[in-house]
Amino acid sequence: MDTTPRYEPHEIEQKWQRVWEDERAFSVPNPVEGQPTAEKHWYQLEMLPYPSGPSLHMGHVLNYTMGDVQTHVRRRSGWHVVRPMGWDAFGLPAENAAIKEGRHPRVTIEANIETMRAQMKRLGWAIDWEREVAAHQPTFYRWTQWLFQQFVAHDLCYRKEGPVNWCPNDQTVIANEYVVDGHCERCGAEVEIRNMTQWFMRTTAYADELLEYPDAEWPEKTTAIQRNWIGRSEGAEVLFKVDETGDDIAVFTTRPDTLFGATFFVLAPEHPFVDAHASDEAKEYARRAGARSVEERSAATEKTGVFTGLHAVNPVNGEKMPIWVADYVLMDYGTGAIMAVPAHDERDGEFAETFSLPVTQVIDEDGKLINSGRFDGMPADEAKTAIVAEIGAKATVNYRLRDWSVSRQRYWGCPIPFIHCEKCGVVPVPESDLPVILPDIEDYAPKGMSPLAQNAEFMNVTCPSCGGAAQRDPDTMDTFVDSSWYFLRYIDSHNNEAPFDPFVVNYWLPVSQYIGGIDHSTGHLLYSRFFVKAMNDWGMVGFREPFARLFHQGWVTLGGTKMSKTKGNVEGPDEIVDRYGADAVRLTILFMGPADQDMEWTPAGADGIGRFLRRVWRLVHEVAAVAPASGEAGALTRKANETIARVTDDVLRRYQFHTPISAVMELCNEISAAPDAPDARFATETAVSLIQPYAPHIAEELWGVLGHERLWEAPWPEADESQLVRAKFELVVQVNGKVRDRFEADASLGEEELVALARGSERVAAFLDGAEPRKTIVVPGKLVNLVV
RNA sequence: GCCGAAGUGGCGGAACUGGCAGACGCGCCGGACUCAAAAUCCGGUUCCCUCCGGGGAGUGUGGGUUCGAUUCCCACCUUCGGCACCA
Repeated sequence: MDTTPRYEPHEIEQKWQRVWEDERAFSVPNPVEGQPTAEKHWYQLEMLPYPSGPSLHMGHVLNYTMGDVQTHVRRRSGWHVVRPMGWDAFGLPAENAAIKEGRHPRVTIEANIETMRAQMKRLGWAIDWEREVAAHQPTFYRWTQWLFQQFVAHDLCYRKEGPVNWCPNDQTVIANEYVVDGHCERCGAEVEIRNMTQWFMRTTAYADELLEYPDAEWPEKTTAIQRNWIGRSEGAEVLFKVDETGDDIAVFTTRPDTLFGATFFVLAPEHPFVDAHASDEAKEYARRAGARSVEERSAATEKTGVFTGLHAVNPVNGEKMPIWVADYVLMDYGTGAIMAVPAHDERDGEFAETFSLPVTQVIDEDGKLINSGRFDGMPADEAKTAIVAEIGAKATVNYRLRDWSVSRQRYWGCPIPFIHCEKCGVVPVPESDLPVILPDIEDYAPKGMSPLAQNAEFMNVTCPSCGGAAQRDPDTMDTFVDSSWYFLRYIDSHNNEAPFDPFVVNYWLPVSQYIGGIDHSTGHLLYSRFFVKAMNDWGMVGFREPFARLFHQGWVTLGGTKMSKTKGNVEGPDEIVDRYGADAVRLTILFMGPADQDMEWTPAGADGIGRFLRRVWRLVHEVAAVAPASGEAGALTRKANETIARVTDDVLRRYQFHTPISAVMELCNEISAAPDAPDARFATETAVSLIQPYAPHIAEELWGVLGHERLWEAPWPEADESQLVRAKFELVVQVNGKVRDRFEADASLGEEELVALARGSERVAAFLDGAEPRKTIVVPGKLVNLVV
């Protein structure tokens, strides 16, 4: 009679989760200065979730389960692993969700955090909950404010009036990084340009360094996106004298070699020279162009423009060129003025055609200069430097990157710790008065200006400098300020004296592996690098890159589109946890395919995984009952060792999470065929041990069935190299590169013996048809190829 | 236009360093157990041909290198992602 108990995932899962919690199994102490520290340490980090919705979705499950597998394998392999969790609780998504619900953002967010934390615990992730942080807690944002003041003190954050992106729907300024095709990345509304005084982080101060990744192993894709975004281009700044006024106008060009081909000159509509000197008609055009939205302007296909009535003198040949004003020239790139070379620039060419302006070719098919006077015949590359030198222009570099605007005219964010005094100007809130608490106000709805501005109790203060009446800054910070340093706070989240102790941060960081979506490439991932570089310059941290290794999980899609709260196509883990258990959910999501590729979510995969788990359950009970305690090594021993090598390599070196599951399935299949073999018990123990990072609950339970305990802290198995060596192997024999036979051969045989063996095969002989091979190739341990 | 990634059975995918293409799983087909079903177990499952021994083709397309190419090189097609009147 079968005495195997039924596999009851929920009972087992609750049981072990309680044990781990009671034992604080995944709480990790920080090193103490002066005491010896672990040699191998690992900071496993996944991007922290927005608690803007009431539930995790399968994308989260993928992300955090991957981190969990990595965490377990590293821990059991002797690494000192820290793996914290927290909440990106401030910001627009959270506030909008609260407004929709009609509850105060803090109430909504804290309820969501409760729910999500419970879901995370139910999935059994090995998280050090004692380090938990949330961006909206004063204990956290006190230090966000403190850091903000440091950036200002180091001139890396400043106030400036200028054009900013205004989202009319969210009623706040948004950063360049979150404007997509002229629309708000969050809500899709068309973005307007407004002139406002705002705080900016000086990300451009690090533009050059942000292009390099000397200590970071990042996907090529991501570094390419960031480089693209930073948009460095080398060129020269050339001065053109205006014939009628004598003023100099600077132009940025990457092609000084084409200077002789410049036949006209164009100013952006916003260029100050237009308003100062251009014809009335040109001024009128500039006014109209400036009123058009970003989207209209970039979507325009036909070139428009107006002649200003003025001329610029080409410094290279003294020729006078008409100066036009046209909206295809942008004020915020380069100098807002260009020399137009219609023969060698597509846009200038179109403009010249539209307005019948002259075109002069100056580079021939061979890349040599023509129509360029004394430079004729010179290769274009050489001519670039030669012409720059000749006219005394200066070589410059331009970037597409703009400073990061961080003021938000919304309620639910970190208050900006500055005071505006009529006498003293902008004064920092004294450190002893931090944090500036975000008050619980009633009317927090967006209104086109900061809701805090109407709260007299919050706004009216005395100036810390002169003691006179003054006003707080009514804006809050972009939530990406919070997430630019949260990974540092995790390390020392209870510190009341400082944002963190540099000793512990320098021990754990840079982050060993960071897992998160590629959608943050030009935002969060860039801002965090900027923060760390700045903090390194101030001596706060001992490293210049926050994330040593980066991994992007693919999107989990539903109906072909990425699961997201805004799109409403979200499926959470609860239902399948109810049905199959947490272990099954964890295995299902990782078994779906390579974790860095998009995957369409279907719960159907859980059926197969459920089957696998029940099979393992029965198999372990059977082996525990029938297999001898130990015995001679045989085929199962070799298979088990091969599986150890494969799983370990996949997880630790290749960061590939789906193939280890296949490998353990294969091992189990082989054990099933001989559950009473002398080495079946060893192979079964290996299988249970190897699947533990994926399915920690069932593995723990079965480890007990096999007579052991505490698998979560058992050493990770190591492959016995001697068991990987095979005495015999399957020799593949090819004739002219095609497989014609395969049979067992002794691994000790030399090349000549293998060839003799191959030629001895009847089937091979038939294909040789009596001919003598003119070439033989032997790959030891694998194959013989006979070429006739 | 520039930059990046990817194309393998009905499906998800495997093949890591140039060496047996399709592991593992889903689905499907057949069988066992059952009054029946579920569950479970066993077998089959790239395509074409076959005298059932086997033979041929095959990893987006066309070339190339090589004894040998999913893997390397060239050209192209398709899909996805990023940037874009950026001078």
